[in-house]
Amino acid sequence: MRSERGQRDTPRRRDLIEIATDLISEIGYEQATVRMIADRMGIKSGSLYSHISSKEDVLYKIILDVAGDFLERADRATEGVHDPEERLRALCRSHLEMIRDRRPAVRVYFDEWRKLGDANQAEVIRLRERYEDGFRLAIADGIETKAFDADPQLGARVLLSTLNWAPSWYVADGKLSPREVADQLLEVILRGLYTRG
Amino acid sequence: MRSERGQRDTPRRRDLIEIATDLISEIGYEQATVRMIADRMGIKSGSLYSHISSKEDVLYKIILDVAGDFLERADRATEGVHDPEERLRALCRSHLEMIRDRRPAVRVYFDEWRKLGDANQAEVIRLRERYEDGFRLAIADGIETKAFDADPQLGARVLLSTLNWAPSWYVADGKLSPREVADQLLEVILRGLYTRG
DNA sequence: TCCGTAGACTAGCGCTCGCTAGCCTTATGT
DNA sequence: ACATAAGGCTAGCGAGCGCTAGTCTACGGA
Repeated sequence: MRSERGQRDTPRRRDLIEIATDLISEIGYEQATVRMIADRMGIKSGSLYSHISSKEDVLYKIILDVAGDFLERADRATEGVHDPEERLRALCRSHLEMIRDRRPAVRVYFDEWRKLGDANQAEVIRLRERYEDGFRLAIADGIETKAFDADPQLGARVLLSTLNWAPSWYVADGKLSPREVADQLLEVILRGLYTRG
Repeated sequence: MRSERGQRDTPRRRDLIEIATDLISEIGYEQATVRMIADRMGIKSGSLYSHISSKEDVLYKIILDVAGDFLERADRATEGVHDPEERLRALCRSHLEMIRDRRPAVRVYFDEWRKLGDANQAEVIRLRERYEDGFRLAIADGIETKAFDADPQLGARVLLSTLNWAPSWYVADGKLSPREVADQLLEVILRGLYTRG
């Protein structure tokens, strides 16, 4: 009898996910074959299926985990913070910290979510929308309570684009911390949103 | 004898490239098989190779053409324009027009360039750097001749990120022209760069 | 001591992939 | 009238893919 699927969360399964994350971030989901993942684990490809149910299942787990982590960190960073500008600052920092801490996984999240089946894709989109709404709400709040002048949609667009594109330009080389980069970024963008500084 | 490769620029070959562009933009390079491309042309997969030399060759042609078109349009849009702010405005408009006019090809350019071999990839990167330098130079110019205050790298980063991410948010539905969107965008970003408006 | 389970193994199925060889048809220019 | 060449066709090669069936071994708890 086959073991009843590898869906439980074992140490070995975590190894597998981590190895797969690195490999996929390096060469892409299609190019990363189950045989390569098995090689890096030091086992044969057939043995993988004691731990996973399919290749897409691995991708889904990786991406779902990243999406959830983005959300959790954002929630934690903004709890108790009510000023819209401070909320935005916390959200930006949190976002850049996520890139710093989990770069390969974040790459997979941004680059490969389209490869998921329709149902899984829809769930990922749902989570991303929830995440981005945090930014949009903070900006909309700023419009009401502060002197933000510009189209809120436009402001959110600029900020979220810059953050979504950040994996391409943000190098966590220790020279600039997520905090510093977030502050510089928001200085420019917030100044653009205020009518009068 | 096989015909000596399909490298010349024939109408049929242009059909093929256009069909491949649409298909790849819809489902991705790996998923788009040569058999599907042939189906859409109404021929058999083997017959494709009268027109192309390999599948990667098709991808390279698509991407190289887009990169070249971005550059040509930018050159045309900025020739004779010397004011840094006006140059930036022209560059942004040109960029958004490109997305409006050639959306599927632009998608392929942004999403699939990593799938190219190393040499082809390097050439694409070279062209992209040249293109982005146009923006960076205009911003650096603005620092010298105008009242731009912020870090020029940071400003370029925000602007280029927003433009590079634009295929995800800019819908050319006729409500807002590239000109209008570019102007709104630059209003926010330039205000952020100026010390005093 | 014995059993159940986790986790590896071997072997290979069935399929699709990019691509090629060689042939046939049709249109064109001399 | 005939040669040439463009551009289809059929058939299939060889390789790699994800995944499965069935087996074996080591170990921890009853």
